Amino acid sequence: MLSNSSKYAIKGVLYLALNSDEDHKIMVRDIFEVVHVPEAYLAKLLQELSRHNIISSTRGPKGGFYLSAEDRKRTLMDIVRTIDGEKRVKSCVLGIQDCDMDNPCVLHKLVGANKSKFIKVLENTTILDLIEGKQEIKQFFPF
Amino acid sequence: MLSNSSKYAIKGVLYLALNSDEDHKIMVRDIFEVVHVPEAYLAKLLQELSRHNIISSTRGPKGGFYLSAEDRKRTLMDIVRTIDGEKRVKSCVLGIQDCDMDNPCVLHKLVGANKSKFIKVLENTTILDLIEGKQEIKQFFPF
DNA sequence: CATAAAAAGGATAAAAATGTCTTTTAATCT
DNA sequence: AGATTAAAAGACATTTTTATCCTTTTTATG
Ligand code: FES
Ligand code: FES
Repeated sequence: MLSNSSKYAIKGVLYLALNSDEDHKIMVRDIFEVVHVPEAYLAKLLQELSRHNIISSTRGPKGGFYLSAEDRKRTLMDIVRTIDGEKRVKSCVLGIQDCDMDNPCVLHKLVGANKSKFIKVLENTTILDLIEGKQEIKQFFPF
Repeated sequence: MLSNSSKYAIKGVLYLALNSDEDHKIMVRDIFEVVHVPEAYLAKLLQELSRHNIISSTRGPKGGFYLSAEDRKRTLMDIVRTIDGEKRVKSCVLGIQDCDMDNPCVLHKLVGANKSKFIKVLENTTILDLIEGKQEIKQFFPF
């Protein structure tokens, strides 16, 4: 479905969405325990996202990662695409081709619709969507 | 979603479903090219399935892999469970816990239903279901 | 300007998934 | 019985994913 790395990245971004903004940047050191991701690994993933302008960061004292207002409009697919590549999530249940109607596999009729829906959720759900209502942090990272 | 190995295994079993029975056993050598899976690797996967009584096999001359009538009633989940383990396919989109209502993650509301449906398809679809109508082999393995 | 803080980057390591090869076991046929 | 055939089993190799470590660069601040 999604790679571990993508899951980690999403969790990291969610934490930033709940706790950061331009004036309150956050160090990896303060995130990794809450989201249960190894510190150095999470750093790598956030750097990758920052490099692709999915999230924001500044170096130096008082620096850290954060989400700008624009960043919050990013979708889950933006994250997944950056970390896993789009191919991975869109590939057919039985192989590596893109899953399309033109050349469907035997299972497509059974699972294709589900898969499309899942992808649509990734594409249409923004970070903002996920945190509206600002629920408890605990609720976001129960594992 | 599913591991490569599971995909391979499903393709192998589908081939057996279309071409084998107790009286017509099939060697890996005659399958691997059609389903585009490395010979030795496919062999290993089929052995694993056989060991778990998901498919059947006999050694020696005239031996090979085949599906008994019983085997054809196996579900896709039987294959996936044997190769990947059930945990992998049932795990939460954001983590490794089982995906359940009691302790849902932020994304569960959005994708949980889809995932459940997908799993139900795996659990409820038998090999027999997939090959009824006995379509062209080409149609089954377009990749 | 010096210093310290923080991300960025590169090199390496460990683990898991994928893939190959060789030997052993069992069935069939002569 | 002996030779042959094919799966079973397991050792070995490669690749990808996951994870760590260490150095460099950038930046805020005293
Ligand atoms: S083509 Fe295989 S799932 Fe769509
Ligand atoms: S608990 Fe995360 S998807 Fe169901």
